[in-house]
Amino acid sequence: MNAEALLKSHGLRKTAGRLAVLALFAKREKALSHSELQEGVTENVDRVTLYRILESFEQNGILHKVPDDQVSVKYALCDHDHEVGEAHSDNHAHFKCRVCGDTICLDDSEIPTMQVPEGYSVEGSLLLISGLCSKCA
Amino acid sequence: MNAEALLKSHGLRKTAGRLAVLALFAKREKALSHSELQEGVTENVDRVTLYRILESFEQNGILHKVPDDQVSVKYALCDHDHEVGEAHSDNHAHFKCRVCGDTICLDDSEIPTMQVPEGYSVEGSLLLISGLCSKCA
DNA sequence: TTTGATTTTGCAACATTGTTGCGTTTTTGT
DNA sequence: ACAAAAACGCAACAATGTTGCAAAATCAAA
Repeated sequence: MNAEALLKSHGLRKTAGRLAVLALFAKREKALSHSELQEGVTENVDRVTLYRILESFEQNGILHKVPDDQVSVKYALCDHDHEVGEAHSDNHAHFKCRVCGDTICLDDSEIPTMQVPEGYSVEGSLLLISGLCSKCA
Repeated sequence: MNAEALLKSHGLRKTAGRLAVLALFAKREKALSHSELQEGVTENVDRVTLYRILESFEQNGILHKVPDDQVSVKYALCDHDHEVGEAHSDNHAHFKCRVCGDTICLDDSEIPTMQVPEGYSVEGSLLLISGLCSKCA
């Protein structure tokens, strides 16, 4: 589906900014950050407008958010059953409650190995489950 | 291990700020954000100092980062094999290369179901694999 | 216990990212 | 071409994160 038809099918008006964003995604086959889009887009799109374009695309299922590891993080105490100096693994999942926002470690849960494309190698992984905790259920 | 011994065992000096941070983690059994720590800590700790305390704790394996879903995100085109209006699922993992920073969708990979504590319910999940892509290997 | 090297802190200044309100412009269907 | 609705651009602001540097606190050794 071309860009114009895509917009029309979602009842979104055809504007220079939106077309430029879609064109950039068509050219680069990967996830792009807001700043990458801001720089890469040919049109001069206002920063706020770009946020709103992305928002509208996301609401219409044209784009989806991809988590980044440079995240606005929380911190948790490491499990200190091991000796000092021993290799420390944080290869476990975390759970965040949608309502209260509390985040806990699922210490017993090894993150399962995932299949990656040929030539790729895995160094770490990050798994966040979201839902309701027992307090907020 | 108590807070003082913990600091000593990592060659970190005992300061009011560090003890206050450890005390807060001991009290609240969950992951805490920078702002939650800033507010919760009894001592008056400078904002920048708190960043540095967390940094030193992380480097020494005392704390680990926990991803948050309110992340500084990237965007990727949704897979549009489905019809418009059809339910759209983004329940797949993503891969981010440590070197070039490129992030791609692992479209074929369903995120496996994880065990959560009694009384908890799962609504969504987010899995980011990091490593080297074929270009940077 | 005083001293001196080193670590840690606090402050100021700045960069980036994301949000809101509002008046203006553009798009679209009629 | 017109009017309603949608989208835009700008200004202002808030939150988050970073850097440099001088002052203060810590720790170990004399």
